[in-house]
Amino acid sequence: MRSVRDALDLLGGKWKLAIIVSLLEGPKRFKQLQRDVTGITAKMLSKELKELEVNGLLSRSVQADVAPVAVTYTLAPYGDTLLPVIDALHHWGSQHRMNIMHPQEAVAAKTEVSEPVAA
Amino acid sequence: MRSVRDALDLLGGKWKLAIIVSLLEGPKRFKQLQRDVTGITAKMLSKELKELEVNGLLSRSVQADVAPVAVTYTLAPYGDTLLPVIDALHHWGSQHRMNIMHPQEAVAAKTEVSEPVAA
DNA sequence: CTGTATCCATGGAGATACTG
DNA sequence: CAGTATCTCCATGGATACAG
Repeated sequence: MRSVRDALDLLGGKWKLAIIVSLLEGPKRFKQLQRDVTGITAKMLSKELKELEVNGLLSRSVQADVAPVAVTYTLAPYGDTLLPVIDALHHWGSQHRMNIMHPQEAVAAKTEVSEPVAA
Repeated sequence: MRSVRDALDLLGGKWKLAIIVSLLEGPKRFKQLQRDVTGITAKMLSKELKELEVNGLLSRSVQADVAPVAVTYTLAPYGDTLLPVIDALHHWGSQHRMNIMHPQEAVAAKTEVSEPVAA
């Protein structure tokens, strides 16, 4: 259970997963991420990136020798290990949506339906 | 990404997973759950249980014909479908802990270490 | 561009007391 | 036992302005 909480604390926020998923496409810069992750503010993005960096999921590299300084965020190779987690969440999430919206279709095979659905 | 968020919204709270994990052992009553899930207050437990019920993950049954009414919470069969998710989180969570505490051991196989660890 | 600092609204969540 | 109601504190997070 403790491991589960660790993972959840790290990924459970509102933005972390979105950022990671975005970075799965490749390295991005700050502004680019802010465009990708719809709705996030600079403050939040900055904070989240810091946390992800501390946790070793991504690395931050500064290129100071260009006009307006350029900062690039790259998902650590280790960040890829999150794929199974993301996949599990994705899989279950879509299943769940079906269960809530169309319970009889979704679980028809495994539960006893008192009356078959007419339509 | 939307499915991922759905799953996260449902499981991301502070207590939901703990409650579910506890209920994996079998049906429990309110007080029993409150003892199991360390630190949770009655208010939170009540709220979380309600949400989980709405989402169809557990069912609530009242036995009114006993002295102090007895309420039992049972994980829906569908709740078992969360096992892969829990497992993925657990697996990654424990891996992550290692990566943070002992980076060289954990990723030694897949990253180029500039200098082999002496010890 | 890449952030940080400040202000502020909202809601999450604990403590406590109370009800059926 | 199984909750609900109320009060309150505090963290999260948005908006905005500012800085390197």
